[in-house]
Amino acid sequence: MKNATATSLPSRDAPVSDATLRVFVGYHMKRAFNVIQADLSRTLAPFDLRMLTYTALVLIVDNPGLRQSQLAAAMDMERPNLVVLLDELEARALITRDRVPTDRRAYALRATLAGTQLCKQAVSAVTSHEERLLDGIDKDARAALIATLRRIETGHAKEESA
Amino acid sequence: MKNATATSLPSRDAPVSDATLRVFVGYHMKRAFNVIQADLSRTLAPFDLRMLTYTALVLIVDNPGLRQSQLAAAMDMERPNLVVLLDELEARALITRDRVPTDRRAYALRATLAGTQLCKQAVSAVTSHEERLLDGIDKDARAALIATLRRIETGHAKEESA
DNA sequence: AGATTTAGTTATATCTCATAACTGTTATGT
DNA sequence: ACATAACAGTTATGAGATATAACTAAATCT
Repeated sequence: MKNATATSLPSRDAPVSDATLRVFVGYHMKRAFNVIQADLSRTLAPFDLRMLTYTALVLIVDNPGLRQSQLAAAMDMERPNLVVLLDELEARALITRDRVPTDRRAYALRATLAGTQLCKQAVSAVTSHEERLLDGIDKDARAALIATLRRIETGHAKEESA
Repeated sequence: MKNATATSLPSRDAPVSDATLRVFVGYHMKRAFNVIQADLSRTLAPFDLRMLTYTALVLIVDNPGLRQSQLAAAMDMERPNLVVLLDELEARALITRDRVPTDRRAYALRATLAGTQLCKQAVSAVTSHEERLLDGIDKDARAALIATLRRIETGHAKEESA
């Protein structure tokens, strides 16, 4: 920990020191993610999608017929919170909730044609936006970044990578 | 984009494919950050701190006398949202809001002794928890991770690093 | 058949984060 | 100097994300 001045009165534009927090990987991740998330929001806005509706849509397109519980688990969120999300996508006719004949409690989620098309456009927009955002970070650095993030995600950091 | 089965009916436990999203660095960051953030919350709970109150407290300890606007800018949040945060810290007597004599509009934020002590304990707890979470990720990988995150944060991926 | 579990839903509460509008104070500009 | 603008902090408000409890209906288990 350090302080900015001996008098304890940083002038109005003295840079605020975050040296203590810079020690943490989590702090860097939060800050970097903020940038990515802001960019993502801007990118998705024209499609009237947010990060979560986008994620749900992509997963439904890629996994036709999956059920809400599966999607909630995949998105790491509680089932109740998914309901409103899907209500929104369904109301916009981007997905359908079809009853599963073999289990009448469940719904099989499927993207409509419009949903599939919007998804394709959104994915393409997000791809090019991220490409632009990461321009200058070479393939090796990206691969290393993803590999490390994945080890953190999987709880994992403990074992050596594959 | 891929689908799980030809019949479009993934069985209840078929793994949900997120292959399309795995292409994105942002997706990996969100997932990894969720893990870190969950760990952080658990770590801070005994101190009755959340990520934001913790961050604010550390910054105040490290930058005694800074003003709310500066802190809001440093934390990348809007001034109104900071008010409640500081109300909480002040109510718990962890910080004080002292009027700045030279500018009676502003408050100089300072940590109390209790605040400084709590901060020290919390930082130490977070340090060891993150250390445990990242156990197995060697120094080089960590340095590379932080360097890349920083380049993303600074908008800066375009230039070569120092 | 009766009890338990599961899928989805409703209701509710908290936290995060953004904007607009207000008070009081300082800085500007003519 | 005085009117106007800019600024610090606050209040009020709303959207979005996330968690829990409790409910309905359907499947499963004994």
